[in-house]
Amino acid sequence: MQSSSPAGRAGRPRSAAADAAILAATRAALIDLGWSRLTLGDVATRAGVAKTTLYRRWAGKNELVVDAVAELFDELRLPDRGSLAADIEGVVLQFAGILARPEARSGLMAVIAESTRDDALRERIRASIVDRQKRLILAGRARAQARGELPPESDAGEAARTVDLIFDMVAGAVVHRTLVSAEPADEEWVHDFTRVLLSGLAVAGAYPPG
Amino acid sequence: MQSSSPAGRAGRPRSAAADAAILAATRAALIDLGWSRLTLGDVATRAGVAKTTLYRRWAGKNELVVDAVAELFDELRLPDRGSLAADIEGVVLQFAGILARPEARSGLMAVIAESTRDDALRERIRASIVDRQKRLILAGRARAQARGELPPESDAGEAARTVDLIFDMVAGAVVHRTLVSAEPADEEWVHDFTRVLLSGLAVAGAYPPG
DNA sequence: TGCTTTCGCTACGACCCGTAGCGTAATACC
DNA sequence: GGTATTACGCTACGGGTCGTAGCGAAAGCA
Repeated sequence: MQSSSPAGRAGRPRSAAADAAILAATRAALIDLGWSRLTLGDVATRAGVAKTTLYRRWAGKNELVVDAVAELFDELRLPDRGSLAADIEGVVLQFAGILARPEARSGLMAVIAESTRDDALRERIRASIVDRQKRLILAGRARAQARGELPPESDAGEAARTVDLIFDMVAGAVVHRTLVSAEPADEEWVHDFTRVLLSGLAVAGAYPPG
Repeated sequence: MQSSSPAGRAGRPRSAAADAAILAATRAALIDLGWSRLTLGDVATRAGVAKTTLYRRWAGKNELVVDAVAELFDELRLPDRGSLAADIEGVVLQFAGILARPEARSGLMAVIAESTRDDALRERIRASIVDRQKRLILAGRARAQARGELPPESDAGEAARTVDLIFDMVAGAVVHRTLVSAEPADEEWVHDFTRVLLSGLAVAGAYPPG
């Protein structure tokens, strides 16, 4: 969002309502049409806005969809459920809930695909979507260390690497389950996933769930 | 690939060389242009083939790219490295090697994004790409059970669910690391990942790597 | 009340899409 | 070897989307 004009700026300010309408229209178009059939002209019509207005605020389809999808992740929270396992399950279920929505499914993967050839777009995704998720991992880890469920970090670099690894494992598994396998990441799946993540594969296979 | 004409068919058969040229041209176009700027007319020109020929064999951009990318996964093998951990590391490194190639990066994610709104496309991806990967998980699991590294499966349904879970965790983590975090899934990362997958997070955090 | 910027609207050339039509080339069947 | 049948290359076309330019009107700031 490059939002409203700077404070000390003369002239007619940009309509904040238009921003909201455009982003909402973009999500609606993603639901109805998906990524490939979504056109900026159609989004403008849905938002009740001229196409030129849309182009004044966003460079193109990629940037617009990133911002529209990013808002979906605003609701992510880290509730304190008492244990690391329960915390993980709670966050993963929230994440899965967002990815279950069609506007997130078709939009997110498409912009990630585009970002493989556009560094600026990747940075935009990182700042507005990925970092927001990673903060939850960091907070959850700190809380688990305070509880004594995880050992305190000895080396800082080592700790950062581990956080990145866990993040890729958690987010990657949910995304793959939802979009590639096209199966719901429901409570049962999340439970099994958390068990493997915390206890490991060999142990998890030996102990029946529950 | 809907490839060459059925055996007892009259008339001029379809050129197998054209199939190969078109798929190779598609990968080249993915490297040069990425998904969104790739056009079928350009692919036809690169392949030295008329645009109409291309349309006679593939329904559209999605199907063509799926087939072009699928060939990249032909090289996946499950070498016997002596232990479950080593086997996992070997396969994951191969998978990461494929995803490091630009034609896989930009193509695979894009068609997955499109498949969220196209069941036939998702089935095509499953049959030609995903199942090929999943077989390696199944083979590796069987081998580990024969070695005694994993407990034999008691319940069949339970076992199938676990395989699906592991598959999503492995493939998802590598894809997320490579495409979203945009960091290489190198030997060090794969080693850490395998350790967490097998031993779990709590244990892995307690033991320094090596 | 001016000044400045945004807004809606229209129009435009450029590009790509997917298909039709045609004459030609290559094979299977008889 | 002749013939039917299919694939191929080529050209051309209407239709849609792109991203931009130009205009007058609207909406805030000084």
